[in-house]
Amino acid sequence: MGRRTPHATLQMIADETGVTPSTVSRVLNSASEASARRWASAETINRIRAAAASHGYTPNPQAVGLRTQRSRLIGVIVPRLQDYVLATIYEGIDEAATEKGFATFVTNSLDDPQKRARATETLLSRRVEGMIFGDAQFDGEFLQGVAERGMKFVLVSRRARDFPSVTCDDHLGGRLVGEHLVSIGRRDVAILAGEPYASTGLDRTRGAIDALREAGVDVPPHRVVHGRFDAQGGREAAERILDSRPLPDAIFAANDFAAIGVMGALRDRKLSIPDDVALVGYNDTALAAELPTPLTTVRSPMHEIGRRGLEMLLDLLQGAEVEPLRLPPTLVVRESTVSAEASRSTGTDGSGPSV
Amino acid sequence: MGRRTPHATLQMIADETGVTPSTVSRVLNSASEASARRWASAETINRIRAAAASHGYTPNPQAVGLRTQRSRLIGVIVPRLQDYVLATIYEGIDEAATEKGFATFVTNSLDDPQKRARATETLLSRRVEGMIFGDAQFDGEFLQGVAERGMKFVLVSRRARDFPSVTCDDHLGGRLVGEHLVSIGRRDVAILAGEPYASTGLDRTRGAIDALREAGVDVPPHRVVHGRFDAQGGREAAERILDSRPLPDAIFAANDFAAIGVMGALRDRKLSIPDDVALVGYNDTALAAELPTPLTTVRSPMHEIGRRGLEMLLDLLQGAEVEPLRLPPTLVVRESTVSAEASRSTGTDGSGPSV
DNA sequence: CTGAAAGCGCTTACAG
DNA sequence: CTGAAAGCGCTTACAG
Repeated sequence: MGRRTPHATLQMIADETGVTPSTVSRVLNSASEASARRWASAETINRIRAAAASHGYTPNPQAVGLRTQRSRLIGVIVPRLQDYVLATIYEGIDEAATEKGFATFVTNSLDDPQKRARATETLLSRRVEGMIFGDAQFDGEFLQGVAERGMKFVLVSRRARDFPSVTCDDHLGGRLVGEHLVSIGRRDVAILAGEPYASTGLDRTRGAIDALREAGVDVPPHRVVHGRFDAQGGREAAERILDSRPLPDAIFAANDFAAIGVMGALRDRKLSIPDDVALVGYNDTALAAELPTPLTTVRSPMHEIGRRGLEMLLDLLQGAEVEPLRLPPTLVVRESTVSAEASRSTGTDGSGPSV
Repeated sequence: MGRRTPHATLQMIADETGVTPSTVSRVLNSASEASARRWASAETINRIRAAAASHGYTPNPQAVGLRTQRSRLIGVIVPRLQDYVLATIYEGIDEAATEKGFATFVTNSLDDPQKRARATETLLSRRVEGMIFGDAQFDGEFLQGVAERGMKFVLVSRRARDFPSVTCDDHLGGRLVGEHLVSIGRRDVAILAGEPYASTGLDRTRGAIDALREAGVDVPPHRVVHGRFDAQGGREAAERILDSRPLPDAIFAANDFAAIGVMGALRDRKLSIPDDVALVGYNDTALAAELPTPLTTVRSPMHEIGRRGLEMLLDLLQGAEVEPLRLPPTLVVRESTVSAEASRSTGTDGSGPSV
């Protein structure tokens, strides 16, 4: 069996300093010098700290957890970590968790109900204090069950019912896209709306439709197609759109990777971007600006969503009441909707953010 | 404070069944019916199991860990989870870990020595039994220190010194690219080699150079440029290459995302792929096949690298001797090196794998 | 102010 | 075969 790295214990520090473990614990757990002085003389405090430091003492989290009934562990479930958006959100979660002294476990659910349920059980059995779901289904049925079991959780990326959540204001993001497309004269917009159970795509779609309608542009139901938020899903959905006539003059793919798939489908059909079809994505992924045709997209604060999600969960664990949080997106105009020449003449640089 | 989800304890099951916790523990920890019979009568066993099931009993891992001195926790450090390649490798690690009853913690190091050191300490303080590094620097100095402290670890993706590792056979992958470029008549190849401290890019570059040299094609030093393995890094590196004359007739970007950046740089200069410049990536990322110009690339078994890495670590923890493992890559030819017309005439479908 | 003691939830040598 | 007891490493009410 793997020999353990020798970790110092409170007892060792106590023996070395000639005090009891109680005192060592109290001193080491004191936030300030002042509060430490309630437990020991200045000199003892120094000796204890020196001994702890020399051993690289660090309290055993299993022992602390067992004693205090707090694991300082958070469980995170995402559809898939391979997805840049969710990976970024998770980075935010983990960063904030580490700062607050928590550790996280992440797993994929692949949006599969069975896997989601199993993953949740595994996390509960690990005694997480709370959970963060990035894979909420819009109906919220599964989550209802989790709530009824008394487990606290926060949703990120996708919202559902009135459960605590931190999302991008996707409806607003959709509006920004609709307004932009109208402003560049597009009148026939097709939308790749993502999976029908994810609020992200649904809200973005609704926002775009609302903005377009207000400008007198109607989006008939057959212009809205569902599919996965990845390149392959985007290509397939685009092909369905492009197989029918007339062709739209703009496509809003509610996800950057789906938009890349659309690019492929357009190229196959020798359609040019943006002259034949303007293309807009969502999320302002690192790739968007670097694509052969730089992609107009909506920047969503992914990292921030993760951070805030973790913070909201900690508030919840402390018994606070929390409100769903919608963080504002910004439109980033690039050459997939406004050609380089046109953008030069209008003063847009084609890469910076602009509302 | 967040009220805990009530978890059943051994004591509760014992009370309910009229036996001692010792017996419950022994029965529940028996692998088979037969071995359970050593501790209790068939009827008692059934009663114990029924009680445990009805409470959804699951042993408290902190208590088990404290008692057995085994946390069943593994620490994983990657350069960045946002990177599709590392995210996929991590998915493999976590999948295998879950199967074996282990849980994992992941963190980013961003290839920053300070962050890496800090993350390692945090993981050690969480009492992980072993670690997996996906961010090894080629010199292996940091890792040497970790090894000297008695912590067992395995490297994935990148190798360093003779430390246990699971990687793609990157030298072979590079060779496949070199041979392919020669076979389609390219004689002036530029290479985006990635960061100079990562074995991945170094080995791929060396492999390509070796294959090209054997075919009589020399790659002078100025044709090898270093940079980050992402779209922006690829674009910047490509610009350095394309600013000098003569232009190369092929570019091997040792990473798919870097290759996407190269595509952008080529388009800016109105250079066509593959006619002016053939382009090859590495990893066969989900995007590669769906790009406007489908990308010729080398498929590496990312998920498998993760799985095998975890398995190797468990072997190590059991005291086994292990050998570094190199998993074989395959070349996938697409239109970025062989145009659709050409591939039609040669029978290549432009998307399936082929050596 | 500080020490001795209890106890978190387990597993497992030790008795009987 | 099975129970009682010890003990993993902590924290913290309880005494003094």
